[in-house]
Parts: sequence; C-alpha cells; structure tokens
Amino acid sequence: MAGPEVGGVSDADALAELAVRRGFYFGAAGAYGGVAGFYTFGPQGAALKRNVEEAWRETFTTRLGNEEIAGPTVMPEAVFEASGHLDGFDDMLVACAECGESHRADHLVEDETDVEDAESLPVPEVENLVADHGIACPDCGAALAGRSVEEFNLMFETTIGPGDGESGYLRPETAQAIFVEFPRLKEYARTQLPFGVTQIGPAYRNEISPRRGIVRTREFTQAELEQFVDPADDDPPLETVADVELCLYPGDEQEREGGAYLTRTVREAVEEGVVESAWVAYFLGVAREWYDRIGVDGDRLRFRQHLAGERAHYASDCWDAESEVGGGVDAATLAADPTAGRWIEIAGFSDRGAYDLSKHAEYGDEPFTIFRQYGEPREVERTTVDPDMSVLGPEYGSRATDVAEALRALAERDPSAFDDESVTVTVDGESVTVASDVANVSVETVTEAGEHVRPHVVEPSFGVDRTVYTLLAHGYREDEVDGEPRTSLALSPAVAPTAVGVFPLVSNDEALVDLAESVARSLRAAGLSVTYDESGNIGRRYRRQDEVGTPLCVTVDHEGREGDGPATVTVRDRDTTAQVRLPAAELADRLTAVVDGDRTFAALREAGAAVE
RNA sequence: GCGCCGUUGGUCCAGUGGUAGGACAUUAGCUUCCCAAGCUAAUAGCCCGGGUUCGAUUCCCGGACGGCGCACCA
Repeated sequence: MAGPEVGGVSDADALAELAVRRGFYFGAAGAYGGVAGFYTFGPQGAALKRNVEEAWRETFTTRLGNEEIAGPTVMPEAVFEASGHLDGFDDMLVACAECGESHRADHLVEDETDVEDAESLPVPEVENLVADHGIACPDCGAALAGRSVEEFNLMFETTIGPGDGESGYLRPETAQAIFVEFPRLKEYARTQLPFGVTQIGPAYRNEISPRRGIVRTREFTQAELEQFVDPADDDPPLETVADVELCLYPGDEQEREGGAYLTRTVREAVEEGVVESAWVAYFLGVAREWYDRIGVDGDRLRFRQHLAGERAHYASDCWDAESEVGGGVDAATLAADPTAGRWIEIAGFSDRGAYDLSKHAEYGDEPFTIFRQYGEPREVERTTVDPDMSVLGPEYGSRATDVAEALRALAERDPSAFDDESVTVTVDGESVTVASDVANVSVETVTEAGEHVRPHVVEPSFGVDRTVYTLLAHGYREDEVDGEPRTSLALSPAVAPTAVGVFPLVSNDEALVDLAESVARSLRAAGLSVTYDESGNIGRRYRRQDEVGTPLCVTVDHEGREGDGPATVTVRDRDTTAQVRLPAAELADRLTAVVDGDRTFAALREAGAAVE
C-alpha cells in the first residue's frame, strides 16, 4: 500500500497479513483462483463477527425494546421497483476514449435527442443513438461514437423458480425485508408508534470494483434498525443519552476551507440544530456508547453529515459514523489535521421520512399506514355526495360514472358549489352541467375515532464487516516485552473471539496438565470460550493468544499445587502482561465478571495476590 | 470498467530458460517452573490457460486474484 510506512510495513498491510495468518478472514474460494469481493471469515473472524452482532443485538434490539426479524435475502422484482432500487438497474455507462470519464449513456441520449426514456432501450440501440446523433463527451468534447455502452448492475439478479420463472434480486440492503412486512409488523407492535424492528443479515451489491479486503465487498452483513415513528407525535427518549459527547462533522464544516469538527453532547446537537432530527441525534448517542463498549477508539470515530449530493434516493438527512483505520497517514499528520487520515463509513443514520412506506403503499396491496386512535372521538362534519345514477345513467351513458366521480371530487374541493340550482363539472375536457339536487349532497356529522397515519422511518444501519475491520485496526499493537517484539490485538472482552487461554506451565508434568485440562473444562462449563494449549513453551502460547486478542490467560504452575490449601492458578492480562494468583475454584466467577465488563483486571489484581 | 504495478510452501521473502532456497509458523519427539529459548525430524510452494522453446516457475499474450489512481459505491 502506498503512503507513509510505520516500522517497515504500513499497518494496513500488517493487519491484512495477521488476518490471513491467524484466521480472521481471507479471500473466498482461493483453490479456484478466488473471487473478488467475497470473503470467508475464519475461526477467529467468525467468532469476532458473531460477538459484534450479539453485542449489537443486545443494545439495539434488547435494550431499546425492539423486535428482531429474519427476512429472505431474495425478493421479487416488484419489491425493488417500489423501493426505487431498480431505477439504478438499467444505468448505462459509456467511457470517453479521450479523457476516460464515464457518463450515463441514457442521460446523454435523453439530453441530446428527443428520445425520452432511453433507460428502457436495449444497449445496442443506445449505442446506435450515441453514434447517429454524434453525441460528444460533455467533459472534453471528444466523439463518443463507437464506444461501447456498459450495462451497470448493482443488484444481483436471479430467477425464482424453474425456467424463465420470475425475476428476483438479492437484496441490496436488509431494510426492504422489514418495510415490505410492515402491515404485519405493526400488528405485532399492537399498532402503537413508535416501534422498532431490527434485522441482522447479509446484503449484496455487485460492486464494480471491490477493494481493500473486507472494507468493500459484494456480500456483506448489515445490522439495521428501522424505527417507525409518528411524524407528529413521537420524540426519542433523548434523556438517556443527552450527555453523550459526539464528534460531529456537519456538511457546512466539510465545505468550509479549514472546516473542523464540532464536539457537542447529544442534547446540544439537538438544541443548536446541528443535527436536525432528534431521532437521528438520539441514535448517534446510542451508537457512540455502543462503539465505546465494543472497543472502537473514540478518538478515531466521527459522525459526518452527508452532503446534499451524496444522499441516497430515500434519505432526507443522513449522518455516517466513520472510523479512521490508518494505513495512509501517520499520527503527527493526524494530530495536526484530524480530518486527514483514512476514514471509512461504518454506519449510516438516515431520516428516511415516509419514503419507503409510501412507495410500498403505492406499489403493494396494503395501505402501509397505522391507525392512531384519538383520545376522544371527534365529531366531524363531512360533505357526502350520492349522485342519483338513475338520472345520470340515462343522460350520460358510459360517461355517467365519470360524471359522478367529478361531482364527488368537486364536493370535496368546494362544497359551496352545490348551493346553486345547477353545478358544472369538467369530464374529459367537456363541461357537464347537472341539477344540484341530482348530486344528493348532504352534510353529515360523523364520529371519527382516529386517523390513519403514515409513519416516518429513522434508520441506523451498521456495516458489521467494517465494524470488525475497525476493531482490528484500532486494536492492533506492536510493542516490546522483555526486549522481544510482540504483536497483540487489544480487543474488548465483550467481542474477543476467545475469552480465556488455559495452559499448564510446562507440558511434561502430568499433574499440571491434568489440572489445566480440568480448569479449561470448568471454564467452558461456565459458558466462557476457552482455548487450551500445551504446545511449545509458555511464552509462545501467550504470544499466540495476544495475536488473536484473547484478553486473559490462565496458567497452572507448581506453586499453585503446593501446600495444603486449595489449588491456585495465575491469570495474565493481555494488555499489561501483569498477573494475579487466584484460587482455581473461584476462576469461573471472577473471569466471567471481567469478560462481561462488570470488573476490570486491575480490580481483580488488587483483590488477589499479584504475581511479579 | 480503464490505467500502472504485482502474484514462489500457511505467512514473509530470495532465486532460476534445465521444475527451487531461507526465515517465521505448523506437526511429532526431547527439553523447559512465566512471556515467540534450544536440539532432532517432518509436512508444505512456483495463480490459471495459451504461445515461443528440446525444455517455461522464469520470456510473450490472455485471464483470475491483489494493491494503488480514475470512475462507481443509490
């Protein structure tokens, strides 16, 4: 990788090497030449990813009181027609031979000719149109005739059922699987807003150019929460995160020369209007705390607002969580200009408004609304029209229903029009005048119990793979112990693939081996993920665990078996290499407390006998 | 998708028109009372296809994969 190097290798390279060597992740199907954009998570990576997902679930599903579903990854074409994702499907790109710039061929044709819907034309026809009309590159003016037009699919297409079947697509985001089920999901939420539905699972995008390991892939895992809120009523429980500090990078700061970050609490961000949507600000606060818990370095985390041109078709406002993952800029440069560095998007917080549910209401068979009952039923005056069809029918024949419809529309618009003797409406561009009493207009007082509202959606959407990458990048350490270099991963116990390594101090002593094996068994029985290792020597085993981020190692030595008292063992901390001696019988409880984050190793060390 | 560069055991590298060598890692045995120690041995590799050649891991062409830049990332 280009850029300044640290210690002979840039850290992104070192990380990529560690990921492969230690089984975090590697390119899939290597035996067949590999396939770009697809990765296999090895034993360590799969465990880490699983733990990240579990931690996310704990926060965004359980703690927030939401419900999780699991939808299909393949859905019929109509879903994506409605969602707007299909609009991008037929995009056609043509690259200029002179300047190399790519342009939307269909847009050029629409601009330069009287063809209106070039997007729906077959590729060869668009190529011909480009040639026949002498369309030139908008940037450099070179002729584009003869250049091939490439179809550009970001969604993976497939066929549902045998033969030609029905066209289906692999979902490009997990969100749609939630939106399309809204009519049922609202029932499970007892038709009460606000409510949130989460989903963790794979999404697929046929990227033109996947890059940089698991940062940009064609299959990736999303963890998404769709929060359905009443646009008029609902406020987030802001007080729970009001004092959480956020590093914010709003649009105007990005566009300003020398723009900088703003540090604001969630409450300040809302009060000052830095973040417009209180719901978005609320989720930024929840996310900030979550990132802290799983081990994202707060100094290398920021929330950046999307610029207007950057926003997705569905978003009215969007903030991304971005992490700095190194590999391009050294620490000094970063200190001088925090906005330098290699930032990757790890989550997006969108205000999707009513976009998705409106679209599905339009294309689907359900209204995608929720009925909000009033506290008190309301008496409402409503103008009703019940045209006398026995008069309109003979008079207007097949146009009678259109006339009736026009009368209803007019009544809704302007009830007073029926005050006169006769009333005139326009049907198919023709004026029709009928006697007012034929329309049978009456004003009734009706009782309304509530109204149908279309919820708005606020969506925190997390990229799990990139979060995993961030944890590796932020946890990566190269240091020295007793003059020997050491590589370690400072992963939070909350997500570390292995919680505890258990070793006998030496392997040629049966008593130590037996005790170590029984310690490993008891810790596993207590629900901890444990690695047992007796190969090589103790130092090598510590190093192995350091490299995969195991926070604690238990070593069984002779000293712990001497005397009349119960057996004791030593516990070593990954980050400090400090040790403490504890009774073997208490291990499971003590270590579980550390792994669960209820206790620190330092506290454990104060309570026990420190080992020098 | 375009351009530049690259691809040798699991990892990192050396090397060659006559099919390869190291380091680390791994495994087995010995040793070892706290941080990658030592000894012995073992396992394991030239990305794929085509061409040139008596012979290609090496040279040429194409592809795949990877890195970077451009474009793309709803």
